[in-house]
Amino acid sequence: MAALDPSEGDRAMSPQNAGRTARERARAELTREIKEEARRQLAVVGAGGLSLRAVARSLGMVSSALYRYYPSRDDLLTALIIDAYNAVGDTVEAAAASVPAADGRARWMAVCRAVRAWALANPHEYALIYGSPVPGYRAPQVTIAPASRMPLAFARILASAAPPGAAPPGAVPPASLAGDGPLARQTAALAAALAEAGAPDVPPDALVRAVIAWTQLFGMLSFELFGQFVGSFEPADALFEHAISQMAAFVGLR
Amino acid sequence: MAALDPSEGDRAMSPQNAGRTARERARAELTREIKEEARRQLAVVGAGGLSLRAVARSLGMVSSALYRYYPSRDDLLTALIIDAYNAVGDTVEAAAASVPAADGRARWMAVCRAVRAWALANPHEYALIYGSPVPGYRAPQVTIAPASRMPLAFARILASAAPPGAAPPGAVPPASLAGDGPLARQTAALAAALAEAGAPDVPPDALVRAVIAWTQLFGMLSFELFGQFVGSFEPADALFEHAISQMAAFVGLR
DNA sequence: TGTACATCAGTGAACGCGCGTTCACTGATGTAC
DNA sequence: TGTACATCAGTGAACGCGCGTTCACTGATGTAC
Repeated sequence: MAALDPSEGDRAMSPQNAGRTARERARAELTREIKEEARRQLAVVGAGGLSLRAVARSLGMVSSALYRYYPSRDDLLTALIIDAYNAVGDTVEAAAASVPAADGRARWMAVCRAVRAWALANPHEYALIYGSPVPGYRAPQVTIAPASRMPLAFARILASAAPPGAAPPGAVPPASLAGDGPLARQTAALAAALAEAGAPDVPPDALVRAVIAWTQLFGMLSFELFGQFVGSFEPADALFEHAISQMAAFVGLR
Repeated sequence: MAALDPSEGDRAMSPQNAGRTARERARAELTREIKEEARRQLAVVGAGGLSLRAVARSLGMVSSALYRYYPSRDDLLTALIIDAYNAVGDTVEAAAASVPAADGRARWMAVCRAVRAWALANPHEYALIYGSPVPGYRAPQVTIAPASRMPLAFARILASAAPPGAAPPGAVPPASLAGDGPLARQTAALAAALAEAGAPDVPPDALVRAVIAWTQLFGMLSFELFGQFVGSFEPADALFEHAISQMAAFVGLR
């Protein structure tokens, strides 16, 4: 065991792997394995049906042993939710990074495709975070930060590509964005929050259009995943490509 | 009891109420009451947690008695799903009828607002039909017809208001709709199905735009209801009004 | 109109199952001297 | 390096609960003569 090798003694503070006792290693590994098994079960029974006993059974443990790793069923669920948000966040950030920042339209399309690919590959994790809430479960504060990674990435695309102030063709004069109406105030607050989180400035009109396009994307994904397209736009590949292209134009990305 | 009144004997064939025995009346009433109690519980425990025993308990019956009315839990769930789809259908059709057919834009806005009002008033029924599928439950064929009432109503608005062939301003040339690509074929099939269901002709470009707007609407509603807007666009009234107005323009309704 | 029989609603007990969580315990791993 | 003690992972039994569904039954309602 590496931890018993004296030559590694000076890495004792490394959080990665070295310098940890066998116990610590085993604990980290099992914590991960429990979560993975729970994720596997999620795909079969859904979030509401996730059972600690079933997870323990699959791992060859006794159910009470899980309480050494997660204090309750809801905490395990929270861990899964955080992981799912982070998986979307990773996906979206990687997709954005794979396309030059200047080509906003291509970036938008790449990110949309990446989200869809992830959702199709992980439908139950998608449902866990974007579907109906799990009854009786209240998402704790810790889920907020991972949840905001994806919208933040969308905002960054917009900010680095949309020419500030350029109204897209055919824009309805955003009367509801003028003055200090509720939408104008909410949008300003959101823009400020985004700026604080590291995204550059986005004009309010573009921001609201992005939110609309963003909800369109997820509405379309939910319809595809939850079966509202059966018998019409299934498979939805062609509709999806068309829609994200149209929405890119709607947002003002060219 | 009216059924025992000989003066009503000639209404014996009326399916409404007269001429039915006390047994038949009681059965119809209880069938409805069970469904209503189940709907009430849905709002507390969600679809996955709906329990026949709990419903029976609330009605002061023994759980086995419910099997005289619904052969299984899933059949009760199916009844709730059909009711929910019909409630949306009623809502949408009534909203559409309340605005002159010629004013397509106003009709569109009225229908969107009506759907939102229904969803906010009945969040768990919304989740039941547009949220994540209930694990282990497979929706039977009978749900298809009620489910299609709402999209059909949207199509009718479009057909009776969109000037055929008029491309909305700022339209991206629908290259993916040309020829016989997958999207063109799916759209043509959908248009044919709509025509058969009674909706007049809609040009393919407008139809696809309507589908995009339609998914936007439901994406926005799901985000609002399932909590993705907390801390930004909540309350979502202003965003909603703005979005459906923008989408009306996107679809080509003026 | 009155009686005999058939239908059906609702009961209560039971089957067999699963769940989350607690708790006293054992044995292995880690730490301090 | 070796020993004594502390920490911690995992066990197995238990508590108290809930679930869907079946089944033989009783008593009320409906129907045919």
